[in-house]
Amino acid sequence: MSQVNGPVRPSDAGSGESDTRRSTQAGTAIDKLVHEPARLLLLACLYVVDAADFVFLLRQTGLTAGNVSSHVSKLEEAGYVNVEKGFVGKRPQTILRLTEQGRAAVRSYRDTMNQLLGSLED
Amino acid sequence: MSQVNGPVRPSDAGSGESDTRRSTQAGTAIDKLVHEPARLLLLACLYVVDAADFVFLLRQTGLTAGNVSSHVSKLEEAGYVNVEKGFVGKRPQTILRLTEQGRAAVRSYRDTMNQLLGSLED
DNA sequence: GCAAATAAGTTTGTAGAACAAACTATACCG
DNA sequence: CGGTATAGTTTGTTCTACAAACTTATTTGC
Repeated sequence: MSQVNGPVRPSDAGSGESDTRRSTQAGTAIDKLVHEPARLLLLACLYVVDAADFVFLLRQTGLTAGNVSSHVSKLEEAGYVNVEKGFVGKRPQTILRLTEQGRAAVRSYRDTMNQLLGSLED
Repeated sequence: MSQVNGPVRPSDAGSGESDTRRSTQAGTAIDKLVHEPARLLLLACLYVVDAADFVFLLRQTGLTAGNVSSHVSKLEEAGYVNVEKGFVGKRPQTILRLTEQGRAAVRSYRDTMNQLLGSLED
């Protein structure tokens, strides 16, 4: 467990390592946690509604329950979403909310991508 | 080798399959081949310069030679780039070029992402 | 002129994940 | 009760990105 899971850092042109040349990335780093399509969908939903239950996300994203569940877990572990488990009547209900950290990550991701995509004029 | 590698298709609300609910995605589909950060970098480079040799891409992206090589292979298999191997003096040189299909894929990806990200106002 | 470094790649091994399918647990329905 | 629906979680498999090791050829050093 030596590599934590923040955004992928660019390699600054510093001293040599591995292969003939240097490893990973450029520019301003893409957060893989946000980048993943399924998660991006979930995060985008949460970003605009700011609070949603499990079933809502299921419907909105069209993902399977299993996938929503595991992706939400990852986002929770990363501190990007807050999970609140309760009941509505007799049925369980899980409410998801973006943390401030999560919102920041999404904003940052959006900006990074906009920059990258901005360079691609027709 | 049963699953070809075009863009990930959204599940149209059609008849049931797997899990309690339905599987993958929403909206207009994200092409994973383009989406992958390393490849996105390569494609973005090629998109703007329209022709580049292996070493140039290496330098521009900061990726390792191994990664450039394998990613380029995938892009070639997908028909997104055209690979031309030759020599400059005595040294080998590989020239990469986006195919029209590749350019279209990048444009499409850009549009999809812009749409997705567009919904995320501060 | 032969070793060692450098250049331009490719191939291989492995660790990490995304996804689907199977499962748990409870509630309602007849 | 037996079956189906709801709300999730856990498990298993397959895929794949990345780094490291390997080619093959070419300069450069001595």
